[in-house]
Amino acid sequence: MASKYDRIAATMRAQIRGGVLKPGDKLPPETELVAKHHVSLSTLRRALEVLEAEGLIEKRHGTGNFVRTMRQRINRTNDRYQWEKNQVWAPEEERRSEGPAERDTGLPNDDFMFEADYEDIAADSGLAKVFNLPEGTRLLRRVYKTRKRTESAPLGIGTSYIPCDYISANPDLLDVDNEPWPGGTQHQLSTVGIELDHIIDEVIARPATTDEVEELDLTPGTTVVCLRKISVDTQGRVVEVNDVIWPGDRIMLTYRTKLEPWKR
Amino acid sequence: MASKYDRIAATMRAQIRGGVLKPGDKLPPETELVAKHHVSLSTLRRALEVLEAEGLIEKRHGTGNFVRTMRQRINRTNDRYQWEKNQVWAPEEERRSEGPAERDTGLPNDDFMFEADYEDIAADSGLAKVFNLPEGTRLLRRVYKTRKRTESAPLGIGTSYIPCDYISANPDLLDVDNEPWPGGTQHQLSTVGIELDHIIDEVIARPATTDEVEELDLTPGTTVVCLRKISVDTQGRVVEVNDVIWPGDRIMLTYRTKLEPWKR
DNA sequence: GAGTGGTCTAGACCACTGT
DNA sequence: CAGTGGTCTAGACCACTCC
Repeated sequence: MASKYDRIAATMRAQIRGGVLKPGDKLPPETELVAKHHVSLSTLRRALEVLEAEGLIEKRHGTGNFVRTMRQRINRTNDRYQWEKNQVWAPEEERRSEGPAERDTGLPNDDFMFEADYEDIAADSGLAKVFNLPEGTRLLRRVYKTRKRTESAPLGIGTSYIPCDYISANPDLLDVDNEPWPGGTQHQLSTVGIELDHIIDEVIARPATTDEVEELDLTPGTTVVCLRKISVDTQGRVVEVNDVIWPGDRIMLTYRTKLEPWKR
Repeated sequence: MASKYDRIAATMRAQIRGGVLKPGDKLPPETELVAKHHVSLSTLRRALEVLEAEGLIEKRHGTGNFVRTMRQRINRTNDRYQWEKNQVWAPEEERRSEGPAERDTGLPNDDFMFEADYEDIAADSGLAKVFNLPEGTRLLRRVYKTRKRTESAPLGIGTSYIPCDYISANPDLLDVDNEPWPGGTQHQLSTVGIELDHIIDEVIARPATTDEVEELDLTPGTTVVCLRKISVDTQGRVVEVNDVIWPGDRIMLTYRTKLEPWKR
């Protein structure tokens, strides 16, 4: 803990936190820092790796090392769930006015695009358990990618599962060409008579897999936030499971829990 | 991306995911892996760093490298908020039966200890804004550390802020010696006539700071989950702000959002 | 003390980014 | 092409763990 690279990292960390180095600033070339700190290149680079892992600097191959500017976090609120439910009986034009990107992520629609992909799959043991249905049950899987118009990599990847039996009464729901469906998933479910009673969100953070590093254009070793949204209808059935993944530094989740008044 | 260390990491990653190497297994010594893959020690160690960042292996100085066994995540549910509110008017003995560690984290009390520390501080600009009170307002700050009895490092660190003015009517609340207070924060607030209307949780994930690495005994570069719990009373005042920090791999947050029935 | 991982060096050569 | 970061090597020596 009193290693050379630790001391160098501490020095530079203090400079960044103290404002000597400001967000966006370019650090001196590594060769220069080597001379300044009287260490070998590898040792210096080790120090920079520490700072990178802490999210304080960003390395750009061929360009330089930079003090990181904090990226704006998208705020996703559970208020949307009730709002979306209310929208179900709103006129179609009103439903259309909401962008599609937010359908399952609950993100604001400004500047967002999304892509969808439908597939028919068999429930594995994990999904079967969540739905409380037999393994092998046919599920409609929809993969969404939300993307800011100004960015190349998607902001988030969502995967929605719905048991085919629950929605087969309306063949339109099985057809990807009907995307984007105005009004979101709750409206889609309403066309087959399904009303949601409550939604359960399970949130975890974990290191990104190599696939996710690829798809979301992350630095290896960074973490993602995973949300599993479980929709339960008024009959107590789990009617949809939606797994969403975001880069950990791009998202904030907000949950409002209303409390019942005291009964004394 | 086709570097030697990437290929080695990919090979070993496949072995772990494929079950050739099982959780808890000791990897061959680094010198042995060097011979097997015909690379230098530094290159091999680079590959291991990648796997460590992905959470797949764990390095133990002087002992060896091991396939990581997934630690059980603690599940924290927002159901607790209503439950805690109901407890306020329960008899004291019933309130006492709940352990103190869960008071603000919402964690189960089995095998948990906690430590508290009280201090009187002035609100900085950030806190002043959340409370909607002037900068410099006196706040009671309470720092909690929850710790599993079987572990040395704390599981989580909580910091609670309450404006002193709101609770000065009951001097007991300002006294650390009254900890643990049976029934949790909502009961404490009830002694000065404060009833909560709703609670807002803001959840983010970010790399641990050096302080947090120290306090929570983390590997540098890992991430923490930060929860800001904002309690709003029936008068619309923010009466408590509680920041809690957990190691990212130890926690799952669960939120139940109840939906109102359709009114057609 | 044997075994194992952690730090550090000096230097070669490759790869990316911009002018 | 100049500037800058990324990969890789061979080898010395230190630090931790456990018997």
